[in-house]
Order: sequence, then C-alpha cells, then structure tokens
Amino acid sequence: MTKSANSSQLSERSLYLFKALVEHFIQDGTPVGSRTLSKDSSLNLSPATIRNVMADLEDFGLLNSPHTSAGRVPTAKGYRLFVDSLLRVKDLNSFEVEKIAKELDPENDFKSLMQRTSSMLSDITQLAGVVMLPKNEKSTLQHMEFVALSGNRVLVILVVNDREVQNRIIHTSRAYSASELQEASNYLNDIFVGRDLNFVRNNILDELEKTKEQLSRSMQTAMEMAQLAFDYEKSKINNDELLFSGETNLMDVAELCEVEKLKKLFNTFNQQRDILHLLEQAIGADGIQIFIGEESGHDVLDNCSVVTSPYEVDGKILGVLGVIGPTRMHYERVIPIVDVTAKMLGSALNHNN
Amino acid sequence: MTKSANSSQLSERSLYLFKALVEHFIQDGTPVGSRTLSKDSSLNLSPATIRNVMADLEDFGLLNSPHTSAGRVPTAKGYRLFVDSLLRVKDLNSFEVEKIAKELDPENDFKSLMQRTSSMLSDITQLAGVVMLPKNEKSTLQHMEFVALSGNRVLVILVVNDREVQNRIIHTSRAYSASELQEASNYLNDIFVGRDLNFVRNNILDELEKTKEQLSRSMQTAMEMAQLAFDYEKSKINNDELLFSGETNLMDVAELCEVEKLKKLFNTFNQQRDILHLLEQAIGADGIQIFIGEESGHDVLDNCSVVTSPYEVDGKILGVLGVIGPTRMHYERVIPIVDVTAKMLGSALNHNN
DNA sequence: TTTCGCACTCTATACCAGAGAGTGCTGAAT
DNA sequence: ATTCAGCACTCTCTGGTATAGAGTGCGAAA
Repeated sequence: MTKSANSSQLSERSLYLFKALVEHFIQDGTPVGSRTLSKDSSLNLSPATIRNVMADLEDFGLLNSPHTSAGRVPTAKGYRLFVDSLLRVKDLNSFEVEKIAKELDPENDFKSLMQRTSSMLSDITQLAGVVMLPKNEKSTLQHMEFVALSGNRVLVILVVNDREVQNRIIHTSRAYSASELQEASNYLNDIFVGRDLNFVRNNILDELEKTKEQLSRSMQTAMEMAQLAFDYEKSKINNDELLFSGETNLMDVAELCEVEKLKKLFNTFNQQRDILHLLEQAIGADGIQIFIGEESGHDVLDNCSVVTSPYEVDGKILGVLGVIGPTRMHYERVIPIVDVTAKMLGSALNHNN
Repeated sequence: MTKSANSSQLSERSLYLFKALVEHFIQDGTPVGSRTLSKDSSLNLSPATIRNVMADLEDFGLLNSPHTSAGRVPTAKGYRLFVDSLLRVKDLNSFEVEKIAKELDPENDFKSLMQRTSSMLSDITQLAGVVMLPKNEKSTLQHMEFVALSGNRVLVILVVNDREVQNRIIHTSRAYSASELQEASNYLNDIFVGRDLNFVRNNILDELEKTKEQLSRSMQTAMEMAQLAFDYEKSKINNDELLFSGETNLMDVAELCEVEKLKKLFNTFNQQRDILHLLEQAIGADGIQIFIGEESGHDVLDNCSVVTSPYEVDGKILGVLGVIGPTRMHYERVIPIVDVTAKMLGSALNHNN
C-alpha cells in the first residue's frame, strides 16, 4: 500500500518540506496546503512543485489529507519520522530551568515532591502531567512500631525504604499494654529490620511455628501482632501509583474537544490501568521515550502522544514521569522539559535520601 | 417583577401541574409544553387551560421559557419549591441499601473508607460524588515516635485522634542514635500525650526555655527534635481534604456538555476551594441540605445542584459528603442515597473506632 | 525538472422555505 | 367564573440550494 518507510529514499528537499509542514501544522492545527508552504519555506518553489513533493510524501505514508481539498496532515508514521530524525530540540532557557528547580526543592517530603512534579509538568507545558510512583516491590523493612489504641486495636507503623511510612490498624484478641507492645516491637525489629517485606511476610509464620515452645509470653505477643499486621497487608491494594495533573488542559486542545472523546480519555486516566501499562513499557527505556497516537496500543490515545522519561537515583530507576498531550504538541519544548524534570527529580530524591 | 413567592397563593391544581411539569422535565430534559402536560397529568384539562396556569406559575417566578415557542422549564426558585414542598422521596429498596452497606465495610481503614464512599456515591447515582475529610482542628496527640534514618535525618511519626498517622522527615544538626531517640520520645510522650496538637506546637518553645538549665542532655535532644518536627508542620498544607469520584459522569449530562463549561467545572473541582467553602456551609445543617443552581453563589455551578449531608459519630459531626449533579437530577432518589450513606458511614466509622 | 493554467472536488457559510411546536388572546359554551 | 376551541403569531429546526474559498491533480509549456 505505501512504499518503504526508509526516509533515506526521500530527497533532502522533500524532508525539508516535510519538516516545515509538520512544524506548521503543530503551530496552527489546520491542514496545510501547498500554497501556504510555498510561502514560508524559504526555498522558492511554486505551490505546484510542492504539491508534487507532497504527493510523494503521501505515498510514503507520512502525510494524508482529511479530504480532497484540505491540505495535508502528518500521519502517526510522519510524526515518528519527525521526532526521530528531523526534530531539533531547543534547550530550555535558564528561566525555565530555574522554575523547575524551584518546584523540586529536595526539602519536600517524598509524596509532595511527586505531586509538585506532576503539577509543575502540566503547568509548564499546559498539557497533562503524570508521575508514576516507585513500585514497592523491593521494600526493605527499616522499623516497626506498635501503638495501642482504644478498644482491642493496635496501630502498626512500618517504615520502609528509608522514607516511606505505612500504617494500618489491626484488631487483636485482647488489649495489650504499651510496654508489651514496646517489647514486641523491639523483638521484631531485632529479627526483621533490613529484610525484604515479602520475606518478612512469608517467614513470620514459620518463625512462629519453629520457636513456639521456647517463646516467652511477650514473644508470642510479638508474633501475633506481626502476623495480623502482615495479613492485613496482603488484602490491601496499593491504588495510588499514578499522580495526574492538569487533565483539564487537554480540554483546550482542538483535537479532543468532543465531549465523547474527553470522557473516554478521562476515564482512562481514572482507571489508571492502561496508562500504567504504557508507562511500564517506558520504564525499561533509557531516557526519553515517545509514544505517538495509536502506537501506544490504546485507542483512546488516538490523537495523543505521550512523552516519558524514567527518573533514577544512584543509577537505579525508581519510576517514570511524563506528559500527555495531542500528537500535535510542541515536542521541541516538551522533550527537554520532561528530560530535565526527570533528572532534577532524581537529584532531588537523592538529596532527600 | 415577580409576585410573592408564597406558594399558598397557588391553587392545589397549579401546584399539582407544577409538580408534574418538573417531574416531566427531570425525566426528559426538554422544555415541556401545555399539550404534553395535558396528556399525562390525569386531571383532564385542555392545553389552553394549562397554558393559563403556566402563565401564572411563570408570574410567580417558578417557570420560564427559553424562547417564545418552547414550553416551560423550572427556575432555580421552582426547584426550591419542588424539593422543599412537593417532592416525595422514595425509600431505597433493600438491594440498594445492601450495596451501600457492602461498600462501607467497617473493616476498611479510614482513608479507604472515605474513598469507597465517594466512588460508591458516584457509581450509584451516576453523578459526581464528594466526601469531605474531617478537619483536623482539634487534633489530640496520642503518640510520638522518632526513627533514625540515614544521614542526619529523623523520621517523626505522630499518631493523632486515635486513627490518623502523620509522618515527616526532619533534618537534624547531628546524627542521633536509636536509644537517644527512644529516650527523647519517651520523655515527650510523657509530657504531651493527650494534649491538643496546637497546644503542643505552641508550648514546646516555652517548655524548652523554662527548663533549659536543668535539662539533661537527652532532654535537650528531645526538645530539639520536637521543635523541628512541629516547625515543619507549620509549613505543611493539608491539601487532600476532598475526595471526588465520577466527575466524568457529568459529561453525560446534556446541560453540561459544552467543553467550556466542563472545563470550568473540573477546574473548580481541582481547586477544591469553592467546593470546600460550599460544603462548610453544609456542615452546620442537620441532615440533608440542597444547594440549587446559583444559590450556591458559585457561577460555575449554574446548572448544578449539590445534595449534601453531614456524617457523624457519637453525635459529633466529622465531615460532609454529597453528590453533585445537574439541577435536573432525580432528587427523589439522590436524597435518600445521600442520607443513608451518611448514616452508614457514620456507623462504619463508629465500629472502626 | 519546474512551473503555469485549468478543471475538479470538497467544505463552510449564508440564505431561504416549510414544518412543527408552543404560546397568548379572544370569544363562546358551560 | 371556568373552561376550552380556534386562530394568529413567534421561534426553532431541518433540509435544500447557491456561492465562495481552499486545495488538489494533471497535462502542457518553459
């Protein structure tokens, strides 16, 4: 149907015109015709010549026209070529870098750092920002604490990974005194601190069985406590892995201003599932990754592109952040913004660490 | 301009017709004309007669017509009369009550109970649900704990109000050992447990000055610690007081399907400020409160009504929950749903307490 | 190879006419 | 005094048509 996509088969001039066309379309959003292109492309060609070139580009599957008399528009494949080979990203000016740096002050705690990142991304790009929180697969237990509450309830506090605090309430068979709980937590901390959370979960029962006879009363308390605490965790779902911001910015985008489309898009955001899946693909890539339109495999994102970058601390990837906008976005601006943000978030987390 | 709003000046028949008209409009969303009303109003009147009645109702400011030949539509004042005096709410069927009860299982922890409530509300009404979290004005300190992290960092954990856990990281001037921190927290717990958080914050400095000389080394540690911890809190803004769900449901509402309106509405949700203000008005009311259209004082909510109810535990109001939808909503269904949900949330919190 | 000219296609806009829905008023019947 | 049928009137909505504008494709000329 279309000829080979190898852009080397296209002349220098064709590519130049193609680039001009894409840039023009990104600017205006209206299909661009030969006449327009002839005027601003600086190489002096008549509209007719340009039409010939455009016909070629269309054969290559880089352009198409919405209808007979409506100029050309880049296809997904066209955008791909554009961002891969033709795009020259602008460096951010110092003002913008300043702004990002200011927002990502390492003094903030972990969660609010993420939140700031997300809203800063959407604010600066006027698109939707998204930050994926680190998956807590490899969670190392750092501290464990029990606090007696009213009734037969005990508050369990787990400190994990040197920064994250989890807490939960468990119901016990009887009331425990503060000193019992203190003793229990001391005991458990001795055994389990520094171990992986999954390990702890899986071994508590064994440990309990193994040493049942020789356990003092307080050790038994400790074990009962820990078991309840981790049973509880099993049933808990971690449902705030993604942070979105500025979704409403997308309402300004002409391509998406039909309510039906918006609804689908927003629902996708809320379900998180598809977006999560997309970002997980990006976690492997090193550096910026760009998903254009249908490439993402999710038809709700038909007219959308997603620009992502993993962020890392000490060379270890913690998560992914990015921007979601129309395929027709200002890549030359968005790409460096995402890039710089990822790096700065990494270093902010490093300091904070 | 309009005659007195006293509905007693309207005949029985007028009110009956008015009620029929509102119900019809809530069902269809299209302006309803005399002919339609004459057909389904069971009292056998000709369209002409009904037109006379409608003209009266219009004079009273209860109805108006979008244009000359387009039937009538209730005004905000009309809805007010409708919900206050004419509406007969349906009891929920046991199936629905069951569903709500199931969702509000007291076993869930505090935060996820709120989240479930919110999303259940939006799900069951197909409108937007909102839950306001309890304001932590009167926070009583229940337990305080310090955990040493890497670097000169200390994790502070505060347990407040028997259920809520706050945590923050502070940077100290030197590294502290686990036992020092233990000692410090013991000391501070002794003094401050059971006190109001504001009291603690305000008195730490005094306490520090007062007893400076006689303080042992470890007491000084404790004080430094506490001071840093509460300084930090001062700068922290509590920004997750509202939980929304099902905002996208509103996209289906014909009255709101213009992108411009939707954007404003969603931005209002995100800013939370206006909605918070609205809900704070509702916290005083006992039982269901209904804001209709412009009554709320926020023009973004022009075509919206908000149905709210405070929820309470042991007669103490903890917060407010509600549903946001078009003025043209099924009040007779929404009202009991909000009502029952508030009661059930209260009792779930009570058990969980 | 590039360009010009021309016929052709498709969209967007405005305009018009007719149908339909609904109103308000008048005057007659009850 | 109510009720209601009849009628003229207003407004919206729909479909059709004409027209202008944008842009294409192609053949022929430079």
